[in-house]
Formats: sequence, C-alpha cells, structure tokens
Amino acid sequence: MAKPTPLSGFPEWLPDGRIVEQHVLDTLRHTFELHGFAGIETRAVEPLDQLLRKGETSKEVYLLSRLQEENSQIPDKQLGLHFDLTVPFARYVLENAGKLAFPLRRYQIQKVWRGERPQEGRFREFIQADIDIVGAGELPYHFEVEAPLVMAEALGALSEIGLPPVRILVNNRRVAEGFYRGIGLDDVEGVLRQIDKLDKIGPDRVSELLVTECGATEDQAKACLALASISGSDVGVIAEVRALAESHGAVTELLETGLAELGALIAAASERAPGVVVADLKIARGLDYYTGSVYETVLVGHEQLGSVCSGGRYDTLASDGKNTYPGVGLSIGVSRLVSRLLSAELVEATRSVPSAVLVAVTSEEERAASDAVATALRARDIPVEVAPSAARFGKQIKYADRRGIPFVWFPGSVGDDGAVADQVKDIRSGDQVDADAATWEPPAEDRWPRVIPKG
RNA sequence: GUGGGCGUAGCUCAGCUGGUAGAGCAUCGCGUUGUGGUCGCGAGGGCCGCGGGUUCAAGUCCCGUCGCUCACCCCA
Repeated sequence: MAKPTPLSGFPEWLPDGRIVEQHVLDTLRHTFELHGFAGIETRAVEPLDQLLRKGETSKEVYLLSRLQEENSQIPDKQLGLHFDLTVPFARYVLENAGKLAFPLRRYQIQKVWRGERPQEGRFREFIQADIDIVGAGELPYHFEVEAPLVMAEALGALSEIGLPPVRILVNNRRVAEGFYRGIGLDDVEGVLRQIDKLDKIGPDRVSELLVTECGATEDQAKACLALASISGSDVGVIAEVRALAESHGAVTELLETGLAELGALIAAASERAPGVVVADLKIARGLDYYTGSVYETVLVGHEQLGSVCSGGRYDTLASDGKNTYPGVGLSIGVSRLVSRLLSAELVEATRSVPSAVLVAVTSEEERAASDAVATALRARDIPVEVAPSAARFGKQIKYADRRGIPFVWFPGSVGDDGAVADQVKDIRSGDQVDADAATWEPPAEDRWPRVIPKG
C-alpha cells in the first residue's frame, strides 16, 4: 500500500497529543459532574429530517450509505451523522421524556461531523463537550446564568495546563430582536447575520450589507451598528442600550424583557466569575433556534481562532406538539481547543507513554524476573512496561529516554558471590539506587504523565 | 460550493536559462563486550503526488487531475 496521506479536516494526534486531549476531556467531565450534570451518549446517526430541523445546513450533513446499496434512497428514511449534540439531545429528550427527571442536567462529550471546508481550528470531524439544562414546559431564567458560569469554571480549570484566559461574550436575542423591530427592521435573522461579520469586515462593509441585503435605511444601519458597539462587564451596558433605544424610539416590550434578563446575567456573573463574562451586543449566533441568551467564548490572545464555546437558550427545539422542553446549553469545541494548545505549543505532556518505569531485561532467559518486577509495581498502581529486547543496557535506557519514561529498573541477580539487589535509575538525574519492587514508589508527580504549560 | 498558494527522503526544505536527485534533522549500525544523552565515522531510505504533452533530454516548461493549504460561506 502506498503511503496514506492525511485526510484534511479529520485530525489525529500523536500519542503525546492524545494525552493532552484526554486530560482536557477528563477535566471537563470532572467539572460537569461536580455541578451535577449526568453524562449521556447518543448514537452517531439521526434521521435526516431531524438533523435538518436546524435550518439550511443540509449540505453540511454527511449522509450514510452502504456500498452494496441500490439507489433506493428514500429521502425520509435517510440517515446522517449528527453535526452537533444539541439536536440529537433534543430528540433524546422527546424520546425518553417519560423516563427522565426535569429539569434535566446532562453533559455529552462526543464527536460530531460537518461537511465544511477545513481550516485552522475548523474540522470535519471534531469533539464537542456539551452541557444543557432542559425543563418540562418551563425553564427558569437563572439557568441561563448558571450554564455559562459552569463553562467558565470548566475552562478556568484548564488554565493550570496552559490554556489562556477565556472571555465569555453574551447577548440576548430578545434585546436584538426587540431593538431591530423597534427601529422598523423585520429581517432579524438577516441583520444578525451581517452584524456577526463586524469583527471580520468592519462597520463600513456591514453597513453596506445591511442596506443591500436587509433593506435597511442608512439611519437604521447606523442604529444597528451603534447597538453592536455596546459592550461591557457591568450592568451599565443595560442603561446604555435603553438610552440608545429611547433615542430611536425603539423601546419595545420584548426589548425590556431581554434587557432585564441580560442585566440579571451580568450582575450574577460579575459576582461569581468576575471579568470572565462580558455583555457584547454584537454577538449574534447564526443558529435560528436560540430565543434568549446567546453565548460565544474566545481565548484571550487567540480571538482569530473564533469561538471555542458557544450556545444559548432555545425554547422550542424539543417539542412534540403537546409538550415543549425549553433548554439552555453551551458546547465546547474540544478539538479546536486542543489543536490550538498543541499547534501554538502552549502545553506539553511530561511523556508520550503512561509508563513511569521501564524494567530492563538482562537476557531473554531472565525475562521472567523482569516481568515479576513489573507485576509487583503494577500491583501498587505504578504504570510499568518491560523492555522489548535484552539489548545493551545503553539501548534500553535510550528506549526509555525517547519516550520520556523517567525510571529504568535493573533486576538484580543471585550469583555465587551473593545476591545483588535490584536497582532503579532516574535517567534524568542519573541517580541510581537499590530498590525493592514490593515497596519502591516513584515521586507522585512522576507516577502518571502530566500536562503542563510549555516554555 | 467559489477563488488563490503549494505538492521533491520519516520531518523541514534546496534544486538557477531543462542536462545522471541534494542538505539539515530524524532513524539504524559501528567506535562503546551490559548504563543512554555529547562527539566521530558510516548506512539505509526517493515511481520528484498522479496522468498526459513539448523535447535528443523534464523534478524543472505546458495541460489535466488528485491531495494539502489559505480566504469566502458557515460555524465549535
């Protein structure tokens, strides 16, 4: 077989990169569980019509087909790989509503697939880590405050391995919609989509687009940009927005509701996670099912990477017509996060394999002695491997060194001139001492690979 | 899906107006007959992405194709 080439958009890490990724996954899971979220996993595929409820994303969905299959692709029976975890979760909630306890707090960490063109930090197969809280019929607003704060904590827990600080930008759909309608713009979706480009193409181009694409007048466009320019981490932004709305005669009931919610979120966040949550009135979010708070998260210093954690409140995503289950949740782009941690060399694993000890093999005849040492160490939860061949000790040490294994264990012997004790060598310092496999302990920091800031 | 850039050793790349494929790093061996990293010497490794064309002669020029990559779209 010719050498395979990498498939663009389907990231695969080397073993030390995977150690970093697993550490991130463990940390997220731990934080989610610390906050009482229960884990679930849903199947990788959903009926196509379910997946398409989200909007015009059909071209991004990977369809499933069998090689042997005839061309009998009945549209309403086609299966597609899920492209996020929110839609499958909504389906899961409806399917199991009778067996679930509400409000339901769940986390879900799985791969998702999108048929996009890959780029730095954008993949076709990637891992998302979601938390959502779903109520039966109603979902109190305070959950819209809690959800981003849990994520702030989860991402904050990763700062010790070298993740830059995060900034969670929040807005509220009711504020945006209330304002736009208040000034006479009804194409709320369209306006949001253009406003979303503000950072990328600048206010002048956005203004143009608002006029040409959304039928706005120059004044309306100017008002939209004025709203989008408002941001801040204290409740002063609420007054600012209201003042702007009043000056345009755009105060609506919807706007007031949204402002009250946004204000409550900012107030709570400034107390529980100071400096992390920032109101930013230009945050739009493309997805059309969000109805209240919307969130987007950037890594400070890596804003160009885009959002690493986004979400919002949705009122009708899970609805069977009779019952609705409003929810709020956020999703961390784990692969985006990990790929940046690795490519920007922000973190490193202390070694590329779990082994803390390599047990040297004196000769193939005496391999059993080395296996016995390994067994004794493993019995006390010390990760160990035995050297692959009875090569010169120099080579066996090199084997350990290349993998970052800190200790090499030399089995002793019993000869005519008496017993020679086992010895263990710290190959970083060169220190070598007598040791007993029944009692020897590595330093706690060497027991398992760790992930640490680099440089 | 649209447009630009790039495909040469495991990796990073050089290869001029066409003339017998190179370097550094990595790997392996030896120096080093039980203890690595440094150093020295040596070795292996290439359908120059693939297909076609021009030419006495193509890694080099032309066309196509595939892949990777960047931007748009969209989004974690």
